[in-house]
Amino acid sequence: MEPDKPRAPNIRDVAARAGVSYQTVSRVLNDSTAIRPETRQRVLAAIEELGYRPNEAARALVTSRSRTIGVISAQTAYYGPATAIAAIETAARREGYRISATYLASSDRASIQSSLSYLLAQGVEALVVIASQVRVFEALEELAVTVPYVALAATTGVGHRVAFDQIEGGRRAIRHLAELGHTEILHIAGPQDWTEADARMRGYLQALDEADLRPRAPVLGDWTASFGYYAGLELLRMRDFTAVFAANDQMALGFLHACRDAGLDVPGDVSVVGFDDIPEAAHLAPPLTTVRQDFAEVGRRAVERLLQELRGEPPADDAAIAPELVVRASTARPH
Amino acid sequence: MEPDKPRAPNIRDVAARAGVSYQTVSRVLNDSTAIRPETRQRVLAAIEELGYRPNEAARALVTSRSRTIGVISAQTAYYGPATAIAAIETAARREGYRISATYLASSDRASIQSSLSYLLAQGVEALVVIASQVRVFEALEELAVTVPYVALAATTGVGHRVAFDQIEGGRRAIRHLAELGHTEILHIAGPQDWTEADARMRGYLQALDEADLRPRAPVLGDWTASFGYYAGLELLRMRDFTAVFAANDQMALGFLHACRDAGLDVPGDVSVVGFDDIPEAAHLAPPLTTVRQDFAEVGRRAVERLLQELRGEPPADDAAIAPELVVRASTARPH
DNA sequence: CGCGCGCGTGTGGACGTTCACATCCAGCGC
DNA sequence: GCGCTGGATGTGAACGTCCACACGCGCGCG
Repeated sequence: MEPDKPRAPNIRDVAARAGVSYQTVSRVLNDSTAIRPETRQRVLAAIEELGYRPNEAARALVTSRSRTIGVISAQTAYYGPATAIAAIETAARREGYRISATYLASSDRASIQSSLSYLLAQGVEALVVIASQVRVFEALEELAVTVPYVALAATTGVGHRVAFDQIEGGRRAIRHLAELGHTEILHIAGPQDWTEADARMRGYLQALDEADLRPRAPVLGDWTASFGYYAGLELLRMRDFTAVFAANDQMALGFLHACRDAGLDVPGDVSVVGFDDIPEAAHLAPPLTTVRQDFAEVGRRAVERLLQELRGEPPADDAAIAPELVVRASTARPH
Repeated sequence: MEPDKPRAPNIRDVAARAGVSYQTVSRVLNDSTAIRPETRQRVLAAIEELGYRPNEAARALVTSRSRTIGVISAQTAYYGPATAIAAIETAARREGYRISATYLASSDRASIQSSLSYLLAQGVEALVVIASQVRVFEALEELAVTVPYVALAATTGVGHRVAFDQIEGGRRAIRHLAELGHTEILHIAGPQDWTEADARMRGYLQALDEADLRPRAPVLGDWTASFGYYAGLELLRMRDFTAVFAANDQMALGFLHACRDAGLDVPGDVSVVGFDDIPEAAHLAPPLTTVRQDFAEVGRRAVERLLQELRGEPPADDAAIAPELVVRASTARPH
C-alpha cells in the first residue's frame, strides 16, 4: 500500500510544483488572461509530470455549469436513436460538453418523470429528446423545465424542434407510389403517441389527398419487424391494396416476410416502401425502397442549436432537413 | 425578470424552511442515522415545496465519488452495443449510478486515448468497454487505469471480463452445420482486432477440428451487411462450400442477398448461420439460423459486477453466459 | 439518585475549483 | 522623479454538500 494518500493531484499541487499560485494554474487551464509564456510552460510541465486532471465536479460546482447535455431516448435499440446519440455525444464532446443519456424503461408517466428528474438533478444545461413521444413533451411542460431543449422530432415549426421533415418524407413515399400508378395504398403506422409516427401518417394522408386517392384506415403498429409480419399475414388475406407504406424499415421488413409466406411477389404483386433507410435495407429481399433519414446529421444539428442557445446566440436557420427517397427494388407498377 | 436570484434552492434553504439544521436535511437525503419521523416529514415537505434537488456536483466533490460509470463503445449503431448500453444505463441508474458513454470515432490510438482521458477527467469510478478492440485494452494498460473495468467481451477467464462465451457460440454454430452433414464450411469473420471476432473464429476452428473437418481460410469482414453481400458475390463464383458461418447477422444478411443474386436457394443450395440474433433475423429471407446473445443480460451483469467490486465485495460467480443456437430456416442438410 | 449511554440534532471544516478583487512591478509621459 | 497605467500574478471567498465531532436530553440501571 502507498502511504495511504492516493488523493489525486489538485490545482495546488500543480502550483506548488511549478512555483506559482493556484490561480495561475487555473488561468493556464482556462487560458484566460495573458500569462507569461515561460510561466505557462512551467505550469504545463508540472501538470504533465503529476498527471493532473481537472476535477470536473469542482468546476461544475463553482461555475454552476455542468457542461452536460441530457438525452432522453426510448428504450429501443433501433438504428436511428442509437446513431443519433452517438453523433450527439461526438459533437458535444468536441465542444467540451458531455452527455448524459437515459433510456425510458416504458412510456408511462412515472418512467418519464424519473428520467427527467434524474437528468435535472445532474444539472443538465440542455436536453435532447429522442423518444419523441407526446407524453415526454407533456412532462417537460408540466415540470416547467427551464433549460433549453430540442426534439429530434417530426414536424417543423413548433418551437424547440430540430426538424427532420417527416411529413414531407411520408409524402414523397406516397407520391412515388402514386406516380407508379398505385391507387390503393395502405399505411402501417407507428405508435400514435410518437410524433414521428403521427407525422409520417400525416404525410401519407396529405399525399393521398393531393393525388385524389382514397385514404385507408392505417394499421397502428409498434415499430417492430414482428408486428409487420403478423399484420401483413392478416392484411394479405384481403389483398385489397397494391402497395404498402410502412412507417419504418423494420415493419416493412416484417411485411416482406409475410408476403413471402403468402406466396406473393414484391414488387410484382405488392409494392412496399419503408422509412429510415437502415443499413440493412439495401440487402433485404427485395432491396427496400425507403425514405432516408440522416440521423447523425440531425443529432449534430441538435447539439449545434442547443449550444447556440446556451451562448445566447440567435438560433440559426431552422430549416428542416429534406428527406430523400431511395428507390430500390421493392416498388414497381401495379399490374 | 425575477429579482435576479434564480439560484436553485440548496440544502440550507430547505433547512430554514423546515426549521432544522442543514445537517438534518442531509441526513434525510441520505437516510442515514435515525431521524424522528416527524422531523423527516417536515423536511420532505420542505423539499417538495421548494422543488429542491440535490446538487450532484457538490456531492461528487465532497465525497470524491462521482457515482459515474464510464462506457467506451465503438461508433457503431449496431443492435448489440446499443442494447447493452441501454441495459447498463438502466441497471446503473437503479443503483444510483449514472453512466457516461463515449463513442469511438475511429479505432486509432488518438481516439481511444481521447475517450479514455475524457472519462477519467470526469472521475468515473468504473469502466465498461463495449468496443472490445484489442487496442482499447492496450490503452487501458498503458494509462495504468486504476478504476475497475470490465469488458463485454469474448472469452471467459481472462480477468476483467463479463463473458459471453463467444467461442462456445461459434462452436455451436459449426456443430449444428456439421450435424446436418456439411463438410465444407466457410467463415466470414469480423475484424480481427475485435476480441469478439477472434473468439468466434476460434470457435469455428475448434469445432471443425473436433469434427475432423478441414478448416478453410476465413474471409475477414467488417461487420457490415454490404461486406457480406460483396464477399458473397465473390465467394459464390467458386461455390466450393455448402455452408457459411458469418460472424454477425448483418454479414449473414448481406450474404443471403448475394445468394439471391446468384440464383441460389438458401438453405437448398447453401446453409447460412449468423451470430447475435438481431430482432430482424427472424424475418429475413429465409429466417436466419443464428446464435443468440443476450446483450441486455450481459450489460446488467457488467454493472452488477462492477458495483460489487466498488463495494469491495468478492466478485460473484463469473460464469460465462451460455450462447443459444436458434435454428430457423436458413440451414438444412446439403444435397 | 447520579451516571452513562444513545438517540436526535447542530456546528465547523473540508472537497477543488473559479471569481472578484488586491497587489506588485516595470515602463512611460509630463 | 513621480504618479499613473496596465500586464502578470497572488489572496480571500464562495459554490453545495458530507464527514467528524460536539452537544443536549431523557431514560435505565446500579
